[in-house]
Amino acid sequence: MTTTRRADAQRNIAAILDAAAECLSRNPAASTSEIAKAAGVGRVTLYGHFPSRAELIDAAFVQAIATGEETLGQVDLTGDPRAALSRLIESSWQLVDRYRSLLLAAQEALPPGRVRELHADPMARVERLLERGRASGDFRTDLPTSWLVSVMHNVMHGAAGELQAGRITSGQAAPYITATLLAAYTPPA
Amino acid sequence: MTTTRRADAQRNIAAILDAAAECLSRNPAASTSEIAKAAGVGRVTLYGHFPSRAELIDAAFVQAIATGEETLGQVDLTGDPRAALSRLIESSWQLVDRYRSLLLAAQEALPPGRVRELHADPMARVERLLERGRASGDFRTDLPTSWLVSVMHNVMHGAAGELQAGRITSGQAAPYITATLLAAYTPPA
DNA sequence: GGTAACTCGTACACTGGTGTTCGACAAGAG
DNA sequence: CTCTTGTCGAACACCAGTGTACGAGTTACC
Repeated sequence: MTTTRRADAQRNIAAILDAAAECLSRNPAASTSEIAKAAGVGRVTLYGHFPSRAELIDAAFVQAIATGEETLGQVDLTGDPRAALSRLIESSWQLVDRYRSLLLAAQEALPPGRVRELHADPMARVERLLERGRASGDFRTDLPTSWLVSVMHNVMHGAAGELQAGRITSGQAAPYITATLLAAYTPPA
Repeated sequence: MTTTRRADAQRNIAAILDAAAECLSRNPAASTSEIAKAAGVGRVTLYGHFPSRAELIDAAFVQAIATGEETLGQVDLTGDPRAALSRLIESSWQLVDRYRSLLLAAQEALPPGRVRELHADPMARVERLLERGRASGDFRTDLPTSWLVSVMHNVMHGAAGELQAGRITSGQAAPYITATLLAAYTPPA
């Protein structure tokens, strides 16, 4: 269907998508002009490929999720659930930190629920691991899994904020998050 | 200094401040027209009292913090640190939930750091309690206090989001937050 | 080398907000 | 009762962003 696109057009689309991810990651309110300029392309060309700013952000976000999934898919989630969670956090953290403000941009430009819809895959991965740990008695079962997922999400984004504000270093983030979440998920005595 | 203000002017200022808090709590991007209308006042009158949208938000935020501090000041923080923390969470949660999107508005309208500056008092209260619990061995000391505060902040705001999205009920929020934070703050084995 | 696909810059219409100005009018203070 | 202070609506200038239209020029493809 889209194979009929000319080669330079495909290159431009890719450049625009990359520029969008980069610009929006620096400033969630980046304008289409900024993005076009960063992609080395005219603003009109951008609108030739993406009908609106919102659809551009959607596409950039979809791409970010897809590349993230590629990384996350290589994490070994077998064995001790607590160790597996540590590994998953380590990888997820990199992604959350990188795409933090792209997420912000998506949240205010896309219809409500759309962001969550696109997060379905990564969320399911976390849920599966948590469920397994709950079944084995490693993680608490007195709180719903969805809540535990949300806690993980918020702690990570909070860490990204602390890092950006210079109150923690990039080396501290992952250990702090891991220590916090492992404790939070431990079954109460 | 401002005692020279006429009575109706003072009433209008209060009405505008209240309307600002209410409108911005529904929609962080509320316009000055909306706020003026909600206050039953002309837009010009609003600008007569507040030189800019940003200063209005600042004033509304300051007021919110002040009334919040009044509530928080009545919480008993003595005795068992874990029980004290539970009480503090219960009260703080109400405030976070109510002023959630006013905070968002402030974050994007005020210069960076200003929000944190205004948060100094409530943050100091949490810090004191955490420090006391760390000294008594009730809370972990392998992570910086500032990080623990940030975790509390983020978990609460995350809960507000879950509540707004209808994924938890208002009755569940406080217990979930308490159970999560008490576990997260427990010293590791 | 011809053709269709693509790109470019400029210019334009539109939207929605901010902050100001004006002049007439109302209300509180003394 | 008077004078100052405050209020009102309407209008205006301004800005920044979005999305569209045009026409000339370029580039890949076969």
